[in-house]
Amino acid sequence: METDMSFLSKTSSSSSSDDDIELRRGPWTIEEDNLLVHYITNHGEGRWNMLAKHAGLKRTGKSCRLRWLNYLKPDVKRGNLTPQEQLMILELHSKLGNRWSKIAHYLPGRTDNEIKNYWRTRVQKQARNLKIDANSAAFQEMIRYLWIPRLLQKIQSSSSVMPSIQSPQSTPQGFNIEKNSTNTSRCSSCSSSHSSNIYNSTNIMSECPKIPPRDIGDSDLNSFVKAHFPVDDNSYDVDNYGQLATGNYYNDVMDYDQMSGDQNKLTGDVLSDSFWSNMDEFFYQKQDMSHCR
DNA sequence: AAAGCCTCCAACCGCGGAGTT
DNA sequence: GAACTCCGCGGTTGGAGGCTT
Repeated sequence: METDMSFLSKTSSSSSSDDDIELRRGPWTIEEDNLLVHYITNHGEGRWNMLAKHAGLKRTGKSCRLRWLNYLKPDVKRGNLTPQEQLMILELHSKLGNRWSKIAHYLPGRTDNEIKNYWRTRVQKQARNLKIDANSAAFQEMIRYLWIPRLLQKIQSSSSVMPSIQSPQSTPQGFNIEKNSTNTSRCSSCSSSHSSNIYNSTNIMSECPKIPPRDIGDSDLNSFVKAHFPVDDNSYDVDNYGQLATGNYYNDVMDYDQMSGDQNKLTGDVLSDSFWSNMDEFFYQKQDMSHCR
């Protein structure tokens, strides 16, 4: 993939005449990738500014580091985030905030950049759909009580063998679903212990009273929402949740996604795996269930 | 078919902390 | 301890490709 070379530039960090070379910016070429990989294979990573010079790359050290860590490093995982990984991100973000590198630490093969992008493009998108601040208590509650349980359901239904959520080197402090020595877990939703852990979270679905069951009806969901979404935040909009429970809200969201006019999509392929990757699925599933009543 | 719009993600930028001189 | 350099982090941007009209 050869790219436009027109955006050559100097960086302000160049200080000596020796460094006064044209530095490349923009997408990396295959040749540059090869140079970087070859150099790091032979000499190791680190000392990025020096590495950039010695490798013959007309790039800043920062650019080389980023390219290596986010793309070229052999253990970088490619492809969509699994539901397990998404679950980890949601849980960890609730505890760590926008500390992407810290979150990435618990997801081997995933980079801080990738996680940050996921959060901005998927999670914050849902906040926009719901017209609430992604940092608001209401949205945090939405994630905790609706999104995370749905991911757990997805994990449960997609595999009878609990998947490869990587155990971190050390459990992050305050992580919501903690494995302990007696093989029980403290659940973030109800603060009680269940006989499962983050690596086998399926039991949480049936044991946690705060997680709505998969086949919850509209009236039950309404009760659930009222019971578990405390009205203690100015940005919290009770009416929105009322709409959520009655189904009107799904229409709003679908309008946003420009799908409201195609009911076939709602009951058909829209329920495919790809849709389980974000909150949209929840709304589609609810819409689908409403047809069955 | 094409124009416009949207989404996603690779890459850049600025900043602050750590290390070195 | 001041000045400088390097490194890593989080925020932001720009462009490719897909989708819609």
